[in-house]
Order: sequence, then C-alpha cells, then structure tokens
Amino acid sequence: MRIVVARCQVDYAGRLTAHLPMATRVLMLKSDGSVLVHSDGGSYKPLNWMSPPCTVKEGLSEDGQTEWLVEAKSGDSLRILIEEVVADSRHDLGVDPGLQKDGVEKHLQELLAEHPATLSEGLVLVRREFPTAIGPVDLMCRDAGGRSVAVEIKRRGEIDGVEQLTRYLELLNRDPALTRRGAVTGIFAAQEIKPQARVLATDRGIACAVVDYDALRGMDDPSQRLF
Amino acid sequence: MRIVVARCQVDYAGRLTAHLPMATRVLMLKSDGSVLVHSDGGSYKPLNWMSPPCTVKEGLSEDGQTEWLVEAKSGDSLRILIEEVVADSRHDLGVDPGLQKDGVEKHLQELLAEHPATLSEGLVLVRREFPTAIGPVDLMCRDAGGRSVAVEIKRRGEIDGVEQLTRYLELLNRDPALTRRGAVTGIFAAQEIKPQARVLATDRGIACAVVDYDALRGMDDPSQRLF
DNA sequence: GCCTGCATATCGTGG
DNA sequence: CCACGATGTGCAGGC
Repeated sequence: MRIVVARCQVDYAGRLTAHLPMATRVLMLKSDGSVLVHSDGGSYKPLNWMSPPCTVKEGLSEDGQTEWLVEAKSGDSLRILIEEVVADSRHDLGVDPGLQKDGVEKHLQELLAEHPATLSEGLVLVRREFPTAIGPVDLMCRDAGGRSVAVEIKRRGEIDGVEQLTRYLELLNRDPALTRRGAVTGIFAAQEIKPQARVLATDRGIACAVVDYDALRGMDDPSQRLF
Repeated sequence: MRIVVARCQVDYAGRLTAHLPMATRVLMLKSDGSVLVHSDGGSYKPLNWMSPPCTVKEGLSEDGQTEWLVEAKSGDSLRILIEEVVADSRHDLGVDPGLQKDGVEKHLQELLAEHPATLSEGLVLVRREFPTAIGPVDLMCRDAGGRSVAVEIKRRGEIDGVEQLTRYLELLNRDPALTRRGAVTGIFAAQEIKPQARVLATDRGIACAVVDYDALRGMDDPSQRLF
C-alpha cells in the first residue's frame, strides 16, 4: 500500500468521462494495482478510482510534471497529473482476515423460517428458497386452510420487492399442485416497508408484514432479551 | 484529514453488526468526522466505515490500549481498538472543487430527445419527463401514425427498467387523450440491454433499442461537450 | 465466466 | 426532511 498526498488533476475515461480540477487530495495505491482518489469529505466513496485488476505507469507529462496512467483491460483509464507531492509513504499491511457480518437478509430469512407464525397466525413453513423458473421464493408456507403462501423477505421493503413477489405469484399460480386448496397468496416481509411499496402490494392483494429483527432474535435465544 | 496506519480490531454496530479481527490497516479520518478502514486490496469500498456526520472520541480500553469510538446520531457506532500505530499524519486538503461527469443517463436522455428518430423511424418528441401519477416518463413521443410512444431510457437495460416502463404504459393507456389513435406503445432504450430484460420486454410487446452514445454525441454539436 | 440479487450501499434531485 | 431513481455501483453465490 502506497499513500500519496499531492496536488493533482484527474481525468477518467471509460463507461463515462469525468474530470477533477487541480487540488490537493489523497491517492491510495493498493498492491493489486487499484487506485483511489480521496478528498477530505464526502463518504467512503472516492472522488475517482480504478478497480483491480489494473496497472499503474509513472511517467512525465508534456510539461515535465509527474503523471500516473492507470489502465484496466476493459480500456478504462485514469490519468493523474501531479503538480506537487506533499507526502509519500509505503506500508506492508499483509492479507486482511476479512469482515464478519451479522444481521443481513440471510439471517432474517433464517429467523422467519423458524418462526413463520409471526408473519400470520397459523402459518407453517414448507421450505426455504422454494425453486421457481425465475428464481427461488424466500419462504414457501401453508396457512391454516392448507393454502400456499409465498413470502418475500427484504431488509428494507421497496417497490422492486413487490414486483419480484408479484412475478413469483404469477408463476406459482399456474402450478396445479400449489393451487389445489386455493390461489397462492403473498406476504411481503421487511424490517421497514416504504409507503409506495405498501400501496402497490395492497393494490395487488399482497399482505405486508413489518418484522422486528431484535424481537425475533430474542425468540430464538431468550438469553439475549432485555426483559 | 488524518491518516493512521495501525494494527487494529474493528467492531461495527448499527443496521447490522460486523467485526474485523486484529490486523494492520489504513484508517482515514476526514475532517467531517467520517472514518474509513481500508485494507490493501478489495476495491474502493472500505472494509468498514462511518458516514458523516459523526464524532470520534479517542480513549483508553480496559487493558490500556488506544480505542476510538466513532458514533453517529442514528446510534450506529464503530469501535476501533488500536494495538500498534505504524504511522500517523495530518494534512490540510482544503475544499475539493468536485467532480465533473459526462455520459450519464441525463446526457443520454438529452441526446435522444434531440434525435428521437434514431429509436424508431418517424418518431417525434412530444416532451421530456412527461408527468404521470407514478413518476415522469423519460420521453413521450408520437410515431408516424400519430400514436403515443413512451420511451424509458437506461444506461444499462435490466429487468427493473422493463417493470418501470410497464407500470407507466399501464397508466398511460387509461388516458383517452393519449390512446385516441391507438394504444400507447413502449420503447426500452439503453446502451446495453441484458438478455432477461429483452425477453421480458418482448413478452410484453415493448420494443428494445440499443443506443450508441458516441454516435449520438457525434450527431450533436461537439462544442456543447463539457470538456 | 456470466448472471442474479443484496447492500451499513452513496448520491443527487425534486417534492 | 423525506423519498425515489441512478450508479463507473461492489460483491457474493449460483449455474
């Protein structure tokens, strides 16, 4: 890892073109060749960058200034013209052991698979990741009357999720084995459901269920409950 | 901007929980309080981070090691336990003049609005950002027969874009003023159209148009380019 | 290797 | 301030 603080100008050409006027920025060069151009603000996203794999060539511009040319195989290129170097250091970081996550959609699905009745009384799990021609349904369940219920789970429920569940229901309702006790219905489950998504779901006869992740986790392991 | 290279362990708690075991990483502290934890690989995305606005408090852990506690108003927190500092520097970057982009969807829409006939022969523009109850249609046009044609423009055409255009068409076809000369049809225009999106569009009677951005820009006045 | 779907997405724009 | 659409999205998992 090489970190350079420098007054520089950056030009990107690839899927779009982009330009950064001359200013002082932080340039991070990772050992896989990738380059990040950061300003002192914004968020984690750099102003400009080149994703690996790519190569960096250091050279001289027409007027004798240092110039880095970063190129990817796709043809994308990043040209960094350096007017003044403020700092330049290298560090050996080694390989990172990587990030461990907890609380993403997969965990929500696991918990709801164990407690389907929290979505609707009497609901029983048939199987997780129920296969269809256009992809797996998160949970396939059966209600007290034996009718099939497809559940789509999202961390945040937006309009796309409702569209996805609608496509599944359209397909599932062509299957005689599933519709024997009546049409397959849908439940859209999420920790948070956006108003527009709720309107669309309701309009299509899809039920909405707001899920409390912490409460579910509490049912799973009572020792984690506060009271 | 403060840049620290250190052997550290990181724990995030917020919308999810995440953990990074002890290893050497680069910590970038921006002047707005935001913190980035980078490894020597991956891409532009840090392993872990905290978005502004947030506050950083430097303290001591139970066993006397340096500990940073980064907190956002939302309750999200990042705890960085530092075992060994390899480097620590500060730099005044000033305010960045910002990024200028060219070639995003907005520009594609402008160019197609000027040259609608490249989508389909005889097509004439009625208006850009044609309003509907569920959002504006990118281009509303009329074909040689006077029939209304709704155009949805994407840089990359995927299934979501087809769904979006389908919703517009459903609504537009309820408007007697638009359907006087026949049903409103749709064109899905993009620089690249994914196979599944094309299949879905075709199935719904929506035409697909692959757009050549460079050719369109060539038809346009070159002096109007940003740079 | 391509394709699909999730994400602590981030970011701008328009109400 | 909230909500929605675009993004050089990145990234992991499946086929």
